[in-house]
Amino acid sequence: MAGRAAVPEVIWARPERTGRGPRPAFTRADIAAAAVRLADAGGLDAVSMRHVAAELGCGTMSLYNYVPRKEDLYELMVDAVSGEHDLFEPTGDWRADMLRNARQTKALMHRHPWMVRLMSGVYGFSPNALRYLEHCLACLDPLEAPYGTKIELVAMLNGCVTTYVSNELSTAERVRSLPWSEEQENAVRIAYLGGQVASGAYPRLAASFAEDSGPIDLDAVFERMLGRVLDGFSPRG
Amino acid sequence: MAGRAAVPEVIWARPERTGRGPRPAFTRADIAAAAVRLADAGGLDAVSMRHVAAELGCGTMSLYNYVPRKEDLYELMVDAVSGEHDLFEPTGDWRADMLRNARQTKALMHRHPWMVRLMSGVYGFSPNALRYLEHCLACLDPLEAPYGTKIELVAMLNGCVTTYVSNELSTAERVRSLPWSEEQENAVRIAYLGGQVASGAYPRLAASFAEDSGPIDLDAVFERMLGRVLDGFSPRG
DNA sequence: CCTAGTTACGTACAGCGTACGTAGTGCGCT
DNA sequence: AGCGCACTACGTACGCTGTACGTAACTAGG
Repeated sequence: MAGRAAVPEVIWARPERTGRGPRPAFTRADIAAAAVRLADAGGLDAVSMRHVAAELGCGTMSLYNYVPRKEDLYELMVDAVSGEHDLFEPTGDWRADMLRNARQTKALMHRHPWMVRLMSGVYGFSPNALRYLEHCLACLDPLEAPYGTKIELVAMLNGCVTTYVSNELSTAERVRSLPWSEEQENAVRIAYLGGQVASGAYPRLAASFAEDSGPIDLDAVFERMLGRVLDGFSPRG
Repeated sequence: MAGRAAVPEVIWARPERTGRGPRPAFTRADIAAAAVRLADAGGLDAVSMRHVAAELGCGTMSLYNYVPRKEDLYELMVDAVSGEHDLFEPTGDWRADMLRNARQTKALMHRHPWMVRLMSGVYGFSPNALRYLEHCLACLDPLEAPYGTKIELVAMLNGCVTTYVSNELSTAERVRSLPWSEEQENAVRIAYLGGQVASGAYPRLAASFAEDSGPIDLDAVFERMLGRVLDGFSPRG
């Protein structure tokens, strides 16, 4: 009766099983996996309590026994894919190791494009996130710096990767739910942008368009960015 | 009759006024201002088509004459606050100027905390965003580098500022709509985190907690971050 | 054994974005 | 001048959302 208290809690602090009552039909991992499956297939908007419940084959409201709020479902999802990180053995070369981590994160976000929308809004203290953070700190053992600085490094690198992928995917993820194609969308935007630039109101922007730099190599842009971030933390850099 | 085509378009490409028919009762600026007012007062979730219409004093569906999709309303909002940037005269010291721009952006996002949620998802080619970009490029005139690099700089700096503020505000903006206080929320999260760290599963994380570095000076963290980003673009840096 | 705490889930409500139909208005063209 | 069309305005309605609440079945601890 009175067990339905609306009390502040982190889902990770609430035990998955308390012992009383019937055996739960699912684990948190089941639920997270179902939600991730839906998001991968149909974007984040396809993840509704009803859809996840249907995917699991249970009533909608039964989900609330496992996940008190929708936001907690998001936390489960983020934790689940955070577990996809390969926590390799540090090599002793912290720069190379962190590059590897960053590339992995990028690949992970390409696999799960909805992640970028969840990263800004979820806390990042889920078990797998903590494991990943600990792994990064292990990679940074060779770097002589206080832990505070190392955590700043990890945060900045992750942030940059997220922002980068977010820009990369901003059309792709959005376009999924629109009734027209990405080509159309881009064509319209480029036409508009070209018109603006041609208006003469933005001379430097126009110059940058005119600058002949060949086709943009996104991978190179990404790698340059990583290098710059790491440079900022290298001794005598 | 047939004028309600669902055609891909950027709202900025659609003229605000076509000449035919009755005078529109509002300008885009009116609508953006109303939405911004609501978001400032009640968070982004308070911005619904119905609420904005009520704030303007018109019927809900009338809004759709001005704003074909909700997403376009978001674009109007982002453009409106982008116009709050002070496009000062460049001083010739590109580093100082970009620092000033970044600090301004941070202040702007503190004034409108909902912006961080919109920044990842909106395109950023609105008139005021273009003006701001052009201004940044003007500040970067003294830097000898191709425009491609300068744009990478602006993107990275903006991205880092956004990420930083996002982390800073992740609780604050969220907590607004929860039925308990931020103190409670934080207490619960810290208790949980402390427990995890104390479990011994994360030795380096535990060490970083134990590290005595005095109270965290967020402003200093922010400034360090800016410095590192700019260092990555400084000649012989 | 009993009972308190859980699981399961149907119903219901308030709110959302928005498709569509209709009525009224005034510019542009003939 | 006046016809017609593009536009504004907006009520109604639909399908969807998160989730509060009530009820019935179940099981482990006292």
